[in-house]
Amino acid sequence: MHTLSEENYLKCIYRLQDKGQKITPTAIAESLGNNPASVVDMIRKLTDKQLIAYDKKKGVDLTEQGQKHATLIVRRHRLWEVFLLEKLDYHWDEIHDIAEELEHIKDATLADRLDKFLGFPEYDPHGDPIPKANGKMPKRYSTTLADVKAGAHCRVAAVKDTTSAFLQYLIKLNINIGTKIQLIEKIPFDSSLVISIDGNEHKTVSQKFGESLLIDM
Amino acid sequence: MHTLSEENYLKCIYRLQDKGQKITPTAIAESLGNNPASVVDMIRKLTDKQLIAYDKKKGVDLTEQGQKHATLIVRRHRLWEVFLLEKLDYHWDEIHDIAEELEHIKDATLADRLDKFLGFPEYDPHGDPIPKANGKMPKRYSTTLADVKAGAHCRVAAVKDTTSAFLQYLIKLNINIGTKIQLIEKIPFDSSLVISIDGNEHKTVSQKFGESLLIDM
DNA sequence: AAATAAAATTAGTCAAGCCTAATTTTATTT
DNA sequence: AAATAAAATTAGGCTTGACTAATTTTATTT
Repeated sequence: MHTLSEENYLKCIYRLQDKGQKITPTAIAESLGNNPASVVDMIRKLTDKQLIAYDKKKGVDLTEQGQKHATLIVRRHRLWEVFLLEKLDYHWDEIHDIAEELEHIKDATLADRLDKFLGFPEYDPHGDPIPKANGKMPKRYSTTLADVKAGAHCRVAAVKDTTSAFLQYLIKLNINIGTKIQLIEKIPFDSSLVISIDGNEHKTVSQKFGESLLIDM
Repeated sequence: MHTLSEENYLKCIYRLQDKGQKITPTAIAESLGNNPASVVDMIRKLTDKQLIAYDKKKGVDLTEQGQKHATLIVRRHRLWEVFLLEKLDYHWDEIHDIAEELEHIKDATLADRLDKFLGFPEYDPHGDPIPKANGKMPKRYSTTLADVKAGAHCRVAAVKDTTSAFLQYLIKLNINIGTKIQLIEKIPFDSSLVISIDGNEHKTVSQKFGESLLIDM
C-alpha cells in the first residue's frame, strides 16, 4: 500500500492536472508547501512505483494506475466532506482539513459503504463532483463568475477555492451552493465585479473572488 | 499534538492497566510487537512529555494527562466502531482494524459530534463501555456465561474476546449483544456448556467460549 | 552467595520524508 | 549569442521511530 505522503503527492498532482499546465517539480512544491528538492525525491519514488511518469519536457503525468488511485482518494475526500457536513453538522469551512485525514483510511469497502449510507451524492459540499466507485466523474462546472457578461443571472454551482478564508467570506456574504447571483457590472480598471446576491443590494467583489466561484446559468 | 505512534503506545499502556500487573517495557513490546529497545526510547519520550511516569520498581504508569488522553483515544475507537457497525453495516469482526485508524483523526469536536449523531451510545459493538466526553466510564460487565448456574437465563452484554475467530463463531451461532441464552447444563468432565440460544435447540460450547461471553441476568 | 537467566538499557544503524546549500540544466533577456 | 535568471537536481543532513547487537542491571536458581 501507499504511504500518507505518497497519497498526498498523487492527490496534489491530480489537482494540478485541472490547470492544464505542465506539472513541474516547482509547481508541486509550491502546492504542497514543500521544498523542490523533496519533490524530486518523491517523483523518483512514485516513478519507480509506476504511479507517475516524469519527462523533463512534458512534466509529471499520472499513469493509468496513478490516476485511478488519485481519483479514489478524491472520492473518499469528497464523500467524507458530505458526511461531516450533513451528518455531523460541521460548517462548510471546517470540513476540508478533517476530510484530508479521513481520506487516507484504508479499507477496501469503506468508501462504497459510506457512499451508500449518504445516498450516493453527486457533488460534495463545495460543489465538486464525487468520482464514482469505477472512477467515472460527473461533469464539473467550468464557468466562473468572472467569465459571464454584465447583466447575466447565474447560480453558484461550486467553489474553486476551498480555503477557509474564502469560505468564511462566502458565509459572511451569505453565499451558498445554489445561491442566485446577478453580475451587475465589471469595473474595467481592475476587473472588480459588482454583484447582487439573491436580488439584494449591490456589492463589489474582486476579480480573484469572481474566478473562485463556479457557476451555472 | 501527539503522533500516531505515541497514541498507540498510550492506548497500549491503557489496555495493559486492566491486567493489574506491573507494566514493563517487555510487556509493552510484546503487546505492540515492537522491540524492547524501541519501547525504552518511547518511554523516554512519553516521560518527557509528561504523559507517563516510569519507575523501575513500579513500571510504567499513565499520568493524569496521559490517562485522559488514552481514554479519549479509546472513546474515539469505540464510537467509530458503533458507526461502522450501525451505519455502514460492517460486521462485528471487521470493524476493529478500521476503527484503529479512525481513532487517530484529530479534531477537537469530532468525537462529540459523532457521539451525538449515534445517539450517545453507552457500549460499543463488543459491549465495551464508551468513555464519556469528560473521561467517565460506564460500568463494565464482569459475569461470564461460564459463571452462571445451570438453568439460569441471561442476556449477552459484551464479548471479552474480540478476535475475528471468536466473533465469526458468534455470527455462526447467531449470537449478538442482547441475545438471550439459557444455560442448560455444565458438563462436569471438561466444563463444556450446553446452552439454548433464543430458546432454540441445545448446543454445546466450550468453557473457553463461556468465559469469553460477558452477560447480564 | 554465586551462577545463571531474564529484562532493561545503551550504542549504533536504517528508511522515510523532509530540509539547506551548492551545482547543473534550461529558459529568458539583452 | 552571451548574460542572466529561474528551475531542476545532487549532495549531505536532520528527525522520527523502528531495528540489532552489546552491555548492564535485576531477578531467579542452585
